[in-house]
Amino acid sequence: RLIIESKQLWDEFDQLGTEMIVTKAGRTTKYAQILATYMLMVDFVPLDDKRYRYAFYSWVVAGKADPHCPGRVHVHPDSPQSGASWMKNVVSFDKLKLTNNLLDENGHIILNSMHRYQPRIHCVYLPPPKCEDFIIGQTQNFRTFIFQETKFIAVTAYQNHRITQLKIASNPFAKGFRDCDPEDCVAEVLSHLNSNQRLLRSHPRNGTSNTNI
Amino acid sequence: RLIIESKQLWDEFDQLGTEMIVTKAGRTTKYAQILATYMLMVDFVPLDDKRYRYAFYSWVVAGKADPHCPGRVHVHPDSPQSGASWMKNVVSFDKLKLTNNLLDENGHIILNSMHRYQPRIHCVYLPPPKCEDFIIGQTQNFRTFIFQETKFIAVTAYQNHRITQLKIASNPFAKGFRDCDPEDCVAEVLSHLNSNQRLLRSHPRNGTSNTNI
DNA sequence: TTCTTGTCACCTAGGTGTTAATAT
DNA sequence: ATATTAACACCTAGGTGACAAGAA
Repeated sequence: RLIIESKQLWDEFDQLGTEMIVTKAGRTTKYAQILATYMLMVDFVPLDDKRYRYAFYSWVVAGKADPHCPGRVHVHPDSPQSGASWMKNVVSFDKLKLTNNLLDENGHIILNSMHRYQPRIHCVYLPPPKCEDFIIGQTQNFRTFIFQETKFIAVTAYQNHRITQLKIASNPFAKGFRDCDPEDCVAEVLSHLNSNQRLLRSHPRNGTSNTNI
Repeated sequence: RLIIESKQLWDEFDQLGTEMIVTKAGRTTKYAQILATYMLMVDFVPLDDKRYRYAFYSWVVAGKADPHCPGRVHVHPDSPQSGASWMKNVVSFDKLKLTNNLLDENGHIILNSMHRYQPRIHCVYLPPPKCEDFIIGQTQNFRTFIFQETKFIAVTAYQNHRITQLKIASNPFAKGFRDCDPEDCVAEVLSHLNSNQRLLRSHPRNGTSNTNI
């Protein structure tokens, strides 16, 4: 069983139309889950065959999709691991990086900017080292999880200003951009408390306040 | 084949009598090697059955050793990995932490302060997943490497002031303690250049100047 | 006395959006 | 025009020895 972390926050982004930055060097995203099996991977599938552009404050189709790179798979670096170990902590894919560099040699996920993608999480059961499983090779038990609210458009710079604001509000590394004038500060803190409580209610085990998305 | 990284630096420490800090939370050390096989581990064996103290500027025996904890093994987090992958980079054990907390539950290496230890590196060949190897269980090929110059005394605070100075000079995280008065600065830089060249000569692939030991 | 602990300022390392410059 | 890049200030996260206080 798989549960998404910070579903409310994902939903907020999703309602605005989530965007994910891609760079030549590779930028990180962060998903977090709990699960009950042996090996975890993520990949990204195109949501449609279209190319988009942001005009007049909304995303509009701008022609057919560019050719997609063969999809790479990101294996969670803690794999393989026992189900108990996976369950012990909130699993985070914070080593996963997205790039628009078609020639990337760092093993990052290659995406086309201005195209829509759906992340998928694959849970692979690795059989114990008994002969038949390896030789016959039929014991590979997959299971794929898709959280619809994690779909996004790859961009090289944010287009929707409200997405930018939500990132700044929810990502601790962007704390430097939260404007906290002596006047607004109290209101700021209060609204943060609110959103934090919302997150905590949905996932009580996470003690820290902010999530990287 | 295994080669030690920054042998000259290790030798300098060794001549002074290397000390390694242990804390309740765990402190890191850093070894670095090249090798040619599949899985890497480190452990620490007591060098003798004695307890030491630092008096009159030297280490003297101060009785019989305290009882040693059963030795834990630190498995390199990149394990298992192909020989080619290991060879590609300088291997660094910078996740290894030493602690004097007998009740440690973080998987750190437990050592007794004021006791002498010798680190050992074990290279384990993992057979391909064919039945007989696993079932008969006879294919485990070990190979152990010991670098005599990496032996040390575990301490909770440095005793030999020259060890402290060498740490400050060679560990980038301690750069804040390098005194660089406008006057001494040039001499400082020059002496660093010297030692760096010494390191580089012994290991030309390492481009950065300082090593964590 | 001797050894250990906890806190601190000072670093490294790297993740953020911003911004101006550049590419297409 | 539109999309991308590269340098930047500002953060998080965590590794250093110094130092004072505490423990044995």
